[in-house]
Amino acid sequence: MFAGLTDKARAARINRTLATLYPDARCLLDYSNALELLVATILAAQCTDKKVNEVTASLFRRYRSAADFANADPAQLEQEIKPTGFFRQKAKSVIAACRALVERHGGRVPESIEELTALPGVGRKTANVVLGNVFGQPAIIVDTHVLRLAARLRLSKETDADKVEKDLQALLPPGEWTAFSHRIGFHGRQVCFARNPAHDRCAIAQWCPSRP
DNA sequence: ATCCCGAGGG
DNA sequence: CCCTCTGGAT
Repeated sequence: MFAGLTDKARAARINRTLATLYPDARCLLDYSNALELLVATILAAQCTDKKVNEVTASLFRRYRSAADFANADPAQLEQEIKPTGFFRQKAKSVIAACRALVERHGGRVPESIEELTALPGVGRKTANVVLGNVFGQPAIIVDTHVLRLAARLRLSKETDADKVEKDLQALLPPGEWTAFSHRIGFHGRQVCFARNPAHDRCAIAQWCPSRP
């Protein structure tokens, strides 16, 4: 309870306000199909979406199918994705995940959270990005921004991303999950910075226990 | 020094 | 729970 509201009512007001503030909130990774978004999201770990897009612009011209990535030369793929950081791990994950796509799913990207997270290098965050953005399934995407803002807004007391995901699911209707995630992401990047949050120009400060 | 649309291993 | 993997931006 904060500001005389239940957490659910407060979450609803926060969501509504952010929806007005960021009517165009969406995934900012460039992609044209599920496979491209899956790969882009693997590359997005601890990296800005802008940097990922710079890399994938040429990458997706060279690799067009799961089989293409599955058969990639690891050393070459490492060089191609180097600017995104963690390039050895990510190259390994992309190749292993795509190999699993070819072997288990006929080269297609599966549409369930269980099958997605069973892919090497694919956790709940990556799986939810794909489910929410290309398969139209309700998905709370707990990235660094959602994790940080959920804590500051006290929409969850948990620090574990999976538990925060559950808490947020309980506070919002499924139809809002994906859009809410993007709105929080936008607000995290533009106002509620990791280091010095701009409380003075924050549209949801009245519902935020962390404001000065 | 800290952060960026994380995941896996110990 | 912790740690590592990576490098560029701020």
